[in-house]
Amino acid sequence: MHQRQRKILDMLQRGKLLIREAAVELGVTEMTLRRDLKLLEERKLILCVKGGAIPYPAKYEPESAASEMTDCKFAIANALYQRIMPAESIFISAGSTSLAFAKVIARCNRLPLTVITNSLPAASTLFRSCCKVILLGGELRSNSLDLVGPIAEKNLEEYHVDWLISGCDAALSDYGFYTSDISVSNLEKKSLRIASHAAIITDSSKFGRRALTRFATLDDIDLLVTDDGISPDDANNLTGSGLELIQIPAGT
Amino acid sequence: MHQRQRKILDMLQRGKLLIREAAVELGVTEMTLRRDLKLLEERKLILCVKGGAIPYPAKYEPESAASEMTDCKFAIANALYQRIMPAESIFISAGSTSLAFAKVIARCNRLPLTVITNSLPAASTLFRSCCKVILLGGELRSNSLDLVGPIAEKNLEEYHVDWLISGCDAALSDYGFYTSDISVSNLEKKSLRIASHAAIITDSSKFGRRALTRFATLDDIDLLVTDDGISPDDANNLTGSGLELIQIPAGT
DNA sequence: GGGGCGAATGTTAAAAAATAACATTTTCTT
DNA sequence: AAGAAAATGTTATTTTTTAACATTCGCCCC
Repeated sequence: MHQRQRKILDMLQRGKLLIREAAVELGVTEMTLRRDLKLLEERKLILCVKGGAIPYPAKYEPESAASEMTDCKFAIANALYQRIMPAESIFISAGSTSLAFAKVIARCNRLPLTVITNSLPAASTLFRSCCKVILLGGELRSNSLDLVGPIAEKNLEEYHVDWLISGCDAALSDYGFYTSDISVSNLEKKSLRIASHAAIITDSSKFGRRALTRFATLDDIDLLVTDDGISPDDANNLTGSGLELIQIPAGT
Repeated sequence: MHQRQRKILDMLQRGKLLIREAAVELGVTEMTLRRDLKLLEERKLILCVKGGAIPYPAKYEPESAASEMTDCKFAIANALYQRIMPAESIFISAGSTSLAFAKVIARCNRLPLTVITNSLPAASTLFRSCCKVILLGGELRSNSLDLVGPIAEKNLEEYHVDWLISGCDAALSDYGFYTSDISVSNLEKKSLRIASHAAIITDSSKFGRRALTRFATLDDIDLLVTDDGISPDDANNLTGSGLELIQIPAGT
């Protein structure tokens, strides 16, 4: 890496950098500095703001998460939030749907819940809120930013929660809920055991599909929140097995 | 809050917003939108970048950290990095000095170390790097963004590291190293036990002072990296007790 | 109901910043 | 040392931002 670019990063460590000032300090043209900044931005080392640059904000969200935050997901998360308010402690699993739920909690920021999670995005969403946040330990997976593995599972045993909140990758209305990741599945299974109640929030597109492993049967789940895109048959199957079904009208 | 501003925040959930596009979508002038964005930026809800805005990047650093990232700290961290390269696994404790060290590791990004830490800032600095990151579990303290407490300490027992890297709040050259936080101290003591070697990095201003609790004696520490601002007496005391002392010239 | 006040929004012109295209210098290779 | 390639500088153009002022809208009070 270039000597000058290294210096730019150094200057940024202590805050923001103004192009006009930094150009003279570095003894180069603004144009040259801009070119450096552009390169550094492409490498996600800095973020260009108007007139200058700041250190790249450590995003605690997988690349995919932002694009998956549809209005529908928030509507579903909101509906669950209404139901779950009286809870004192909840476990929020990793995944974009449960992250939406964490964001709803943070935005409302009304009740001092205790939130246990293995998701860094969720923890970072909530750490400024009035909730107490407990993070499971373990190996940090860099693409999903969650903590899984034996340590995470073992830590889970230390806790009991009123609610487990989870998403899923696939669901069959007569069989249960799937995830495509075996480590996640193991953790989900364990978390079901420490929770008094379990809720799954998912959009209806997940129904009628399978994924790698089933982590919960219908009996395991107390509450399912989804949109109104599932078939009447599916809805019957679900309610028939005793779980409560909440369907959000798609237009909400 | 204004209806429109709320909508702006919603639009941002899914990524960035372009002023030109969003203005038509919201049915207002660019000027009006700009004024909204300015207000939202003042409230640290968004960050304006050229031509648009992004969600406010959640800072995974205590407020104080940025201002404490002096050149001196980086020089010290760099010196330690040179020494520690052959290590395979290291524990990085919480604190602004060890965060500087994490940043050095991330910036160089050369060796695939295994890094265990109880510091979210450190974890977030390193998760994109070639290092494997392991996070201790426990309660997340919202001001320092670190994990402490019995769970964190218990997790620590699962690991062994080649190096412990820590800062300190105060130091006496004939007695040892202090921190002003009892939870941190407990964790530090435990981490000393799982490490083959221990290094402390600190600027010289910490010398000659005490803080709440001593977490390490001179014997516990193998390597001390600091600047050249400590007295000859202090230097003698330190080297006399068998630890290796590295002093960085202040001008570096 | 209308006058008037203040907030919100819109309009326009000027300033600042970013971009693009091209010129010049430096660096490296052979 | 020549030539090519990379880096930097220069200039002109476009885009974005700001500032200043005009207009509209909503609201309160008489």
